[in-house]
Amino acid sequence: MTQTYIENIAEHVGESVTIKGWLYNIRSSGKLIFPQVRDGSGILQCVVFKKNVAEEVWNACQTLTQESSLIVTGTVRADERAPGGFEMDVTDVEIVSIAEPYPITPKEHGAEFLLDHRHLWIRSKMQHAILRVRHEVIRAVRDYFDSHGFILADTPIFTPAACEGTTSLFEVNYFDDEKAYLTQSGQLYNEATSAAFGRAYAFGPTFRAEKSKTRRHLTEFWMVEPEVAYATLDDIMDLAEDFLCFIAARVLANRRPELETLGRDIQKLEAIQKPFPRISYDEAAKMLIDGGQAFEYGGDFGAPDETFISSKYDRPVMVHRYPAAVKAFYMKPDPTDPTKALGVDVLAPEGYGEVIEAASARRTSSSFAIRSPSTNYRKKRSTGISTCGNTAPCPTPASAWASSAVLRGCAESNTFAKPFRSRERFTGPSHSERWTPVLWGSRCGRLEGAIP
RNA sequence: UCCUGAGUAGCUCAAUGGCAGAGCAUUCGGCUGUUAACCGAAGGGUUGUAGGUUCGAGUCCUACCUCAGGAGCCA
Repeated sequence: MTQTYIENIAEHVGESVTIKGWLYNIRSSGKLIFPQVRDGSGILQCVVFKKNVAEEVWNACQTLTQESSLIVTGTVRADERAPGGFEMDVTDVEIVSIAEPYPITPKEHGAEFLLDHRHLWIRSKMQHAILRVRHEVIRAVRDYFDSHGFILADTPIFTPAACEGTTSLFEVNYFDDEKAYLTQSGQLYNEATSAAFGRAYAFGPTFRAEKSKTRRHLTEFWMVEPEVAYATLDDIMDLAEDFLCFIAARVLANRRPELETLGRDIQKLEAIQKPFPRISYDEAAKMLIDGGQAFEYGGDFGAPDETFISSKYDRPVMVHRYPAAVKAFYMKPDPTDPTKALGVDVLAPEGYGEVIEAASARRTSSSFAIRSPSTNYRKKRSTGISTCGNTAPCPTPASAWASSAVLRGCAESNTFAKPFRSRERFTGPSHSERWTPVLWGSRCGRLEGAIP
C-alpha cells in the first residue's frame, strides 16, 4: 500500500491509508489504545479497538515504546476529540523496530541534556516548529535576492587570510605545509562578484574563533552577504529595510501555526513595517547619555546599549555614521565628516541586538591600498585556495573597483549544535522560559527547554 | 579572563547540620475515548571530584571539574 503523509491526511477522509513513522506517544484505556504516530510531516492519533483488530495486532501494540518505528494502516476519520482534528481507525500495525527506552520523556528536560541528545531532540514539536521557521527564513532570503536582480555567487569556506583583520580565525591544515582558515566573511570575493554582476550575494556558513559566551554569538553561523555596485549608504539602508520586511511577512504568511506553537508574540513581528527609524550615531549616543546609560561618546555600543536604543522603538532601528575608529576599515568615510564611517547597524527589537551591518565600502581610494584586503589577498594568492564551484580567486587592482556597498545580515545557526565546546554551541535564555524567540532569535538558535 | 548561580535516581526537581524523597521514564497489574491520560505495585542512589570542620555533612569551609546566566571580546 502506498504511503500517505500526515500533512495531507485531510484529503483522505473515509479512505484506508498507510502511515510510516514513529510512535510519538501512546495512551491506553482497557480495550482501547491511542498510539500517536509521527512521520515527520505531522502527528496523527490512531485508535486501536481490541474488537476491530487481529489478536497479534493488539498484542503488538502492547509492546510499543516511545519512538518505535511502525507502519500503520487504517481508515481516516474526522474527530474533534483527536488532536489535529483527524484520527485513524487502525486495522493493521507492522512494527519495524521496537525502540530502546527513549531518553526524552514527555516531561521537562534541561538544556545540557537535550543538547547531548540533539539528534533525538529534533523529533519534538518545538524543534520541528523552530526548524520549519528557519527553513522559511532561509527560503525567504533566497527568494528576496533572487527576485531583486541578484545572482547567487557563494564564496569559499577555506580562505587564505582574514578579511576584517579583527576576529580570530579557525586554522586548518591545507595539504602539506599550507595553512588555510575557515571563512569569517565572503566579503573579499563579493567585491569581485559585484563588480562582475552588479548585484550579487553569498549565503553560507561563517566561522569565528571567538570564545564569546553570549546569546549573540556562535562560532559557526549562517550569514547572507549581498553586495551592490555603485550603491550609496541610503540605497543600502532601503535594501536592508525592504529585505527584513519581506522576511517577516513571509514567515507570518507561511509559518503562523509554528509561531503559535512556539508561543511567539506575533504582534511584534507584524510591527516590522516600513519605514524603520534612521538615527545617527550621535543621536543614539545622546539617547544613551540622556537615558543615564554607562556609555562614553566615541565608543562602540555594548549589548545593554543596543538593547536600550532598540527598546525605544517597536520595529528595527537603523543607526548610521558610527565613528570610523570603531568600525571596520572597509567602510567609506563620510565626506561631510571624515571621522564618521558611512555604515549602518540595524538593531532588532526586543533586545536581540544587531542583525545587519552594512556600509558603503571603500573601493577606489588609493590610500586604502596599504590596508586593502585585496592587497592581502593578492599576496596570498599563490595558495590558490578555492573551493569547488565557488568564486575563483581573481584579484583586481584596487583602483579598478567601483564604489559599492555591502549589506551583511546574519541568518541562522546550524541545525546541529555542539561544534567543539559546549559553551560555543546554541545558547539562550534560561530554559525555564517556555518560549523561543523566532526570527531575531533564529540568528542564534535559541534553546527551548521543554518537550513537546 | 572576570562576576553570579547551579551540580542529589535515566530525566526534572525536593530534603531546618540528624532514616535519601517525589513526579515522569522503565517493569508488572487495572480501566471501551485518552489529550504531557489516570489508578495500584515494583525495581532504581559512591548526593560532580578531592580534602577539611563536626558526635553526625546532600546541607558548612577550601580547591578543582562541569553546566547555566551576565560582562569582556565580537557579528
